[in-house]
Amino acid sequence: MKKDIDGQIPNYPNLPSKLLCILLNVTLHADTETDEVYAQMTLQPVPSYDREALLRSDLALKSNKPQTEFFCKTLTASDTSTHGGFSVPRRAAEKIFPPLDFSMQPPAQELMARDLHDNIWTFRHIYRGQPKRHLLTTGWSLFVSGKRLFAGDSVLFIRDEKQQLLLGIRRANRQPANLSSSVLSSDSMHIGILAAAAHAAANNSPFTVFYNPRASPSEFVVPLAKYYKAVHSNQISLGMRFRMMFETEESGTRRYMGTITGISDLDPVRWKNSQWRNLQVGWDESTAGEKRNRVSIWEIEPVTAPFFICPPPFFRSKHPRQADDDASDLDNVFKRTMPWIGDDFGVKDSQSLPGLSLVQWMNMQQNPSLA
Amino acid sequence: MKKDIDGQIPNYPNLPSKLLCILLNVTLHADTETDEVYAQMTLQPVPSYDREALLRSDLALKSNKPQTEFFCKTLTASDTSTHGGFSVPRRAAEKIFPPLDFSMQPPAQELMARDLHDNIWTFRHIYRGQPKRHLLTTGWSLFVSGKRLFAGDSVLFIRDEKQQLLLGIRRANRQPANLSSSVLSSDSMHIGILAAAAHAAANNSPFTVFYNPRASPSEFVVPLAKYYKAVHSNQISLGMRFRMMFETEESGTRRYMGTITGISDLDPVRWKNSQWRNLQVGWDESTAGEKRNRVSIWEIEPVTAPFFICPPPFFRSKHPRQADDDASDLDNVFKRTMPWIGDDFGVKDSQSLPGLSLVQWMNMQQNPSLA
DNA sequence: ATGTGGGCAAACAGCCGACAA
DNA sequence: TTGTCGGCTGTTTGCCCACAT
Repeated sequence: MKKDIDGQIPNYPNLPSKLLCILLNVTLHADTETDEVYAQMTLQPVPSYDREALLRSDLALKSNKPQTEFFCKTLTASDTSTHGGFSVPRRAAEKIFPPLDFSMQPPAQELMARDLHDNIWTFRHIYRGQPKRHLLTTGWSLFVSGKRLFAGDSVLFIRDEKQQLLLGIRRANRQPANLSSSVLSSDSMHIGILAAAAHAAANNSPFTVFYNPRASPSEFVVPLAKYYKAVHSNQISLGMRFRMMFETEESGTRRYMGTITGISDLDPVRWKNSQWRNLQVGWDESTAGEKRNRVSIWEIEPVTAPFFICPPPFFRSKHPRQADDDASDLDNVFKRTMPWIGDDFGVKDSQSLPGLSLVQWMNMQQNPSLA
Repeated sequence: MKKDIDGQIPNYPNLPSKLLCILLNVTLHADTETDEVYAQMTLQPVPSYDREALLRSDLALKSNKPQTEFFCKTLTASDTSTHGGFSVPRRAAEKIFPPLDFSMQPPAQELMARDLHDNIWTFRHIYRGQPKRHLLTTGWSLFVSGKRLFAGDSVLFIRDEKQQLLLGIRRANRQPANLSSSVLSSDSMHIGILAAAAHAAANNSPFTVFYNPRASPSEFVVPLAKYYKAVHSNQISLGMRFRMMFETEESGTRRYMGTITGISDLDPVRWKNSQWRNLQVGWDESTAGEKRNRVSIWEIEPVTAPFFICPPPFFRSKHPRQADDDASDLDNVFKRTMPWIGDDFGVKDSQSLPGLSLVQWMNMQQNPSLA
């Protein structure tokens, strides 16, 4: 949680800092007003004595790499002005848009692209001017005003495997603004998630969480395989060097390097020995001090060669692990249940669930079966 | 709560259906996007053994009748069209707006009105046309587009006691729309409010709720005096006739008549013997079946003459009250604490807190001391 | 390669009284 | 009394290119 209201958050002594769950259901949503994307997940806690349940859970993260191409452009003042249209970067237009018939004078076509709400936007795509350039004219201003875009916001054009155009937006990091929804107290909500999880864990009943990768300062739902891979292969020590993925403005990712400067509980009272953000870190590049100074072990990649696949057992027993009952418990359940799996869970793309990108997201919209 | 997720809502056996609290603080808010109004209240549970606490609570509802006049008009297609301005109803203009100088040809003036966010809107008010009528021209369309008003929405002009113009809006009952905020699960929120209240009650610590009169199907915060007056003066019986206030489209109130058709628990399992909406009712006018079929005792006014002031004690003991430990408990605490007060708590205006109207609300904005 | 600005025509905004419900 | 419309005018939108970076 972001803030701590002293004494106002109940303690749930029986709720561990990590709760092993099966993902019963996941529904993807996009806010109708802002196009902000988020997921709704129904989670079923797995009681420690129920080994069979884990078998029904699909541990291997499917590596559903989207077979799509996209481009993302940050809008200029001219792009968002009512005076003109949208200037398409040349290489982007050639990569994403259907080819123009250059025998026409000027070459032009009508583009249709679908957004997250299945609304179709049509644009006139024309290649003209001196020097020649790709432009979107008719229809563009409707899109800008309809989505309330401003200079600095970004637009994504995605061509999926069926050659259909998808269209997304990504707003600049402005002020949070709409965090003051009327009927909810964020305190109550935080307490409610804890209460719901504690109740669900005690009664073996499912509960529901909402998950917004961009809004959450830390991902609070972690794929078991990702967690497990990190715990088994990352040997944590003070001064250790690591890399960590961050999303870039252009909807890509890049890695930043850092050093572990401390290992300590984020909340020693309420969540003792929790692994959530228990690593204090420093960053090589100080980008205006934006990056968090605490991370969790499953968020980082060690820079020194990790134990890639199934390290010998005697290595594992030597791991200097903190006394964390949750981890040990998970560990044991895991090993007793599926000893044949070992430590390689087929995690091809550790980015594939948390930090779901818009591109992957829209691709899943197209192919719900992959979700 | 609106919906019941079977088995997913924890039971709080120690949380009574009614929780006696002192209102430590109340803050009034208006959503920056929609102008929707709501209150944020910090509530301090009063332990049953702490009689003194009740004394510090101000039981008497202050009858702060606003000394204001207002008018409310539902916007027509012409009002919201870009083609023209706003046609002010003649009597409204004469009642609310400053008088025009009729020696001018045509009579006109500049009006300035403040909205809930202290933004000032200016309009040209002109009296012209054949036949003559009051119109708002320059400035009006900015207001319409700024507030995103459509035909069917309403606008309120309020003249406060300092002769200043206040300006509010009231949207038509369209689809809920924005109920899908991203980071929250309404289930979690509901659970959270219960958990927060239970924890607060157990630890004598304050908790916070948000309160939106128009969004909540039933007001869940009731002034003690209002509750007490109802329990003491309304003799409930099957077939009893009553009246109940509803808000009208024009921001006024009107009473509908109905009959009590049953007395039963809304949730016999979770909240046995609760008085919340335990009265089943039928309505004389069937307005498209919009009105709720369950109400609480403090929402209604009996039609037969009630026991207005301090009925003789032997009458009270005969009240056919349901076995509700909460009520009896409150009752006893109350009588032990302030026997001299009797049953008349000086409640002049039973509408004054829940169902806070926009007019009263804006008036409180002007005079925070009254809050 | 692409952001911005001038020229220009078409569309829209917005003030007016006429008319009718 | 007041909702909608046609007439009229000033402003904005939006497509085109030139020019600069």
